[in-house]
Amino acid sequence: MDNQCDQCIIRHFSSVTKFAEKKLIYSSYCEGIRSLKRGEVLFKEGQYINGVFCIRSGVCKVSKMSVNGRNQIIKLIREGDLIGERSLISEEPSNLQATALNDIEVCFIPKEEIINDLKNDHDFTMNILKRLAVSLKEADNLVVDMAQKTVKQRLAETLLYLEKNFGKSTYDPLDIHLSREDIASLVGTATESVIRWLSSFKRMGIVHLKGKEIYILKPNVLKHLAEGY
Amino acid sequence: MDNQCDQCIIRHFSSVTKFAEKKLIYSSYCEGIRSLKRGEVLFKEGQYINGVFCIRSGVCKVSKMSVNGRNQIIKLIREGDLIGERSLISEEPSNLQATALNDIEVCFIPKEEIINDLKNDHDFTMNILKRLAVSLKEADNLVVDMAQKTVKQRLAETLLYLEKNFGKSTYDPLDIHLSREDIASLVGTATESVIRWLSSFKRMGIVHLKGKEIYILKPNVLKHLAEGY
DNA sequence: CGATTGCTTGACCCCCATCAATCCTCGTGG
DNA sequence: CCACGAGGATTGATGGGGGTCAAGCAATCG
Repeated sequence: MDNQCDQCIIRHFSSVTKFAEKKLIYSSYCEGIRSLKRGEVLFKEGQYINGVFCIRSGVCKVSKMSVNGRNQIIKLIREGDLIGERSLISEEPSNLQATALNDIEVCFIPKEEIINDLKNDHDFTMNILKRLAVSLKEADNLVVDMAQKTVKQRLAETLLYLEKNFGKSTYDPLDIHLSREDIASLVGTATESVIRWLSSFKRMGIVHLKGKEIYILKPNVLKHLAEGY
Repeated sequence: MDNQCDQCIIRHFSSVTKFAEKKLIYSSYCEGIRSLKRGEVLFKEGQYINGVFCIRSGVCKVSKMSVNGRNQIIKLIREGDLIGERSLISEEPSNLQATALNDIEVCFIPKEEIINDLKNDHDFTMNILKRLAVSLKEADNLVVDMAQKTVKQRLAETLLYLEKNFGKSTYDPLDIHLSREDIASLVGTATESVIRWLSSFKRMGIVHLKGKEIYILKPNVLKHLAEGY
């Protein structure tokens, strides 16, 4: 088990580097690997996780239910990303749900280990601190976008985001299998609206649609749309 | 100057306790006090702050411009709250603007002091960590609300939030002088919409309006509205 | 090859942003 | 003390964005 874990993460990560190298790859640390298939739930809102998950492969959506019963995807996470630190730090049950978008593999790192390292390993603590700071900035940006931008703008932005982070290359389709409903949950709108704007974008020659696949043909025009034109 | 600073914070704070007691009240730390009048800007988006501000008295709005030119208030902060930690930690210019709502007084704590303490004082670091974790949770909640709730729901929620955090007592008017426009920026809508819903709430006997003053008469009904009825 | 699930399109209507006009309030100066 | 001006609050009218319901279509799977 630890053998597998040794390889965990090691490769991907950009930001994770120090953390991953120093911690995840040695250790007692990782308590085995869990595999989930598309659609399976890693953990739910309100659940105590008692640890942190680290995505080894695949992509996860992190979402939250609103009172009206609709799901809002807060962010997507992938190989090398952590999930669960926030709740662990403020010692609360999770405020979010994590669901596999692909088949994924995750490591679990039990709470005690993390707590222990927060106490003793300053670099580790600073790394976590920086992660939270970045997440917070992103969340603030999202708040503004949700409150102020139109669905058209947000969809354009979302497509660019997806292409940048999950596209294979500029003129290739998006790499993760997102349903229209998932995209709607990212944008914060109804699936029909997503579909309508997508076909509008298609008519304008900005994207090409082939089944679920979305090919972005003119990212610069999308960027323009995202800014409100 | 330091004498004044010694009293800084000490009294209010709930969450701040440890941090405030241990740090702010001794020190070299606080580099003097700055006073701002209503409407004055503490710092702007994109500005390097090189430190952290601690609100000594008064209330500040923390906002961000969207591409369409409208302002979105992300949160309100008050005596005992810190602002600027996030940017400092990720070593970026501020992503937010802070503006005085009342006349306020703030302490400034220079970057080097903070960095130094992040290195050497574990309790301090953990305190900051927890603050960020809480802020992140709140921001996530806000994202969902903005994306999914109607203006009516969000206004109801905002009023409850204001009453809870800034009202003197249950049947008193809100304690801070917020313009309709400020409320609109909190809710993420146009000022006219705020006004219309407020007078609707008034017609329903939920609030009482007297000039700018807003008296909340039926918080429980508001709660109900916030959940979508 | 049914059946279930997801995608697409049309129709409808309400919420809300926007523009414009008026009213209110408060501070300032005559 | 009053008049006046400016900024904020309010109300009305209007149009478009986008949520919702419903029906038809494509695709996927046991």
